[in-house]
Amino acid sequence: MIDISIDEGRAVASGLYFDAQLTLIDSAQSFSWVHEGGARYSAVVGDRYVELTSLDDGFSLYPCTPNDIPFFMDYFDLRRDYGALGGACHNYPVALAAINLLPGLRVLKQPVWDTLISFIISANNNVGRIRRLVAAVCREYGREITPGKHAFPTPRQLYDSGEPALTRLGMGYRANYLIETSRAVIDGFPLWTLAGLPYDQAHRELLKLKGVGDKVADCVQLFALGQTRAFPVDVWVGRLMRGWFGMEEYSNREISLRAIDMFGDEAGLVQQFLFHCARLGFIDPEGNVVGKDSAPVPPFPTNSEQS
DNA sequence: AACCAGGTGCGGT
DNA sequence: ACCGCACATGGT
Repeated sequence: MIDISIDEGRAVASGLYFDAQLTLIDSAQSFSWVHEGGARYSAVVGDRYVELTSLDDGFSLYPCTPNDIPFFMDYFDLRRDYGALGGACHNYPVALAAINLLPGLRVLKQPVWDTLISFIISANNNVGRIRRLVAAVCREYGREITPGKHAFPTPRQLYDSGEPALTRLGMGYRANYLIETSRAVIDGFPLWTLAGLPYDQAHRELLKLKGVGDKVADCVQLFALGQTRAFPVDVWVGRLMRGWFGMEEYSNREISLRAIDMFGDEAGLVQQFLFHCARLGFIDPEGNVVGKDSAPVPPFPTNSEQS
């Protein structure tokens, strides 16, 4: 059972598996966390700067007042029993194996605007550069929360930065998408009411935004709206679903919808485990479980993507 | 120097 | 509705 206590402005969550490196850095669901070294991580989440320290049976947060607890319960998805996730896919041994291979991986529930912008930037881009671009746009246009630590720019702040400035930051052709999407939100796009819509409706609404296709929409739905059916299909997930589940002939969108039928209301959570097992090489392209020990060295930076 | 990165917009069928 | 291609940027 998860327990949370507070002592001198520090909250300690205990009684759970939490792999901070995997969840906050390697999993590429958030691009805001910084590995400060050792067991320490930091981020600005919404308008709160927070430092997280990984512990044997959970983590601690500083600063954190009693009032902050419900917020972080939601953010770290602490109300959910990840031990029950396997039940949703008992018909699929590979999926079950993936879940069991990555204890401590959780799916964060992040601020929706920040997530939308982050994943527009993520399109056809790599994780290291996504991180740098997110950091840059926060540093240049977001409010400074504590010295050197900036919040995400608001829609207005991002819009006012101007497309040429975003291009100079290195956004490439996405600079235009960011401006267009900021404009739409300023003009009343109902981003903060989407969480109350059914999955399909929210998906259709998100597709209206510039720079948002099926994959980015699903990421926003899964990582921010709490719509855990959403099953984002990128190149990794497309490849693994085709190879592990015989979906060679399926389009990405078909895979996404079929996955909801297979894994149910928490399909998106299952997706995270499949995604990382594929990336880490714990399961090979044909769907054979290799395991952590004899897995090849991953072809991407896991511990220190920086510079 | 091609090719890749948690894809999308666009114009053609 | 589906399909192919171009698209900035920086790293191998």
